Amino acid sequence: MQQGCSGPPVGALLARASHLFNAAVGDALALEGTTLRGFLLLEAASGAARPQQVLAAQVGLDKTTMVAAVDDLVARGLVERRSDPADRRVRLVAVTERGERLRRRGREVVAATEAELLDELGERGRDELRGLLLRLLGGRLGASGTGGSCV
Amino acid sequence: MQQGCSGPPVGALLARASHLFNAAVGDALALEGTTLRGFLLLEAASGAARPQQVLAAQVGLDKTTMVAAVDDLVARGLVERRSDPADRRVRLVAVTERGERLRRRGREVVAATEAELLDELGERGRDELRGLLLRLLGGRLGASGTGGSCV
DNA sequence: TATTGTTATACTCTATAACTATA
DNA sequence: TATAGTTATAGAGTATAACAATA
Repeated sequence: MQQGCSGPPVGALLARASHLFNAAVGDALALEGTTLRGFLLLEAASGAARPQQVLAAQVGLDKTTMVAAVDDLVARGLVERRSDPADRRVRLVAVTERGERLRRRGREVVAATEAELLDELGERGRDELRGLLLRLLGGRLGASGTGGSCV
Repeated sequence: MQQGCSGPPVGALLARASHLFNAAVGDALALEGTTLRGFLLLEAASGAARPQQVLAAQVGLDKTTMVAAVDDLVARGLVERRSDPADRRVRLVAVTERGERLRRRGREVVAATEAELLDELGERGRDELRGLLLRLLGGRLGASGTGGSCV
């Protein structure tokens, strides 16, 4: 457990790297006319239509914050609200055809941007980094956010 | 440059890991009566006394935001403002004895917290992760933030 | 009574513009 | 004229509380 003086704290490096990726991906998505949050919402809502609160929990937002976020996507024609026949309190959020197209383009853009940033590491370094981060996060994955499929 | 479907995007993993570290370190520092920002400010101001704006640039804050931040540290007796005899517009920020003690304790707390989080990776994994992140950040290190010394 | 979505509201954080005192 | 620090102010972003419709 003894820790020598081995450079800057890992937390600082992680914060920088995370910021670097967020900024690059955000810029790339902006060119497609959306934001990182918008894209993540489309990802979360894709597949089966979901109640807003479920969506909020998936992305880690408050339900009140989610209202405006979904409003925005609706205004852009990327998702639509449907009443749930089984429970009329619920408003199911469904991705439209146009939203689906944007989501697919977003995936490509995110992948390309990340590939570029990770280029320096080479294929092996890339896999190592991914593996180390996954080990670091351990069981904490899948609780919320972009779990599951391949973005 | 071809990218297969190799799991969740690295950006998401980095964001999670960064958040994990920030939260853990923040909690640990809270027990010592300070915050991550407060600690980073003490780190940045330690050594020679510095003008507020230099400090602001180091930490990546606006000069107006820095005023309140330094006010807070002054109120807690952790730093003090001194007039610069060479230029009376400048207010040099100097870490007090008490601030220096807190800074040293903070370093220990941060190191211990990180060591615990990184424990799963083993010594080799820890060094690999640090190396990969440093390569990833490339020349971007040292521009601002916790550059230089060992925390 | 509890829950989904909604609104209104307050709070935090940060940045912009304008002011002072020095240079 | 320009700069360091300060203040006042406005803008995001977020969360808390209260309300309507429904269960």
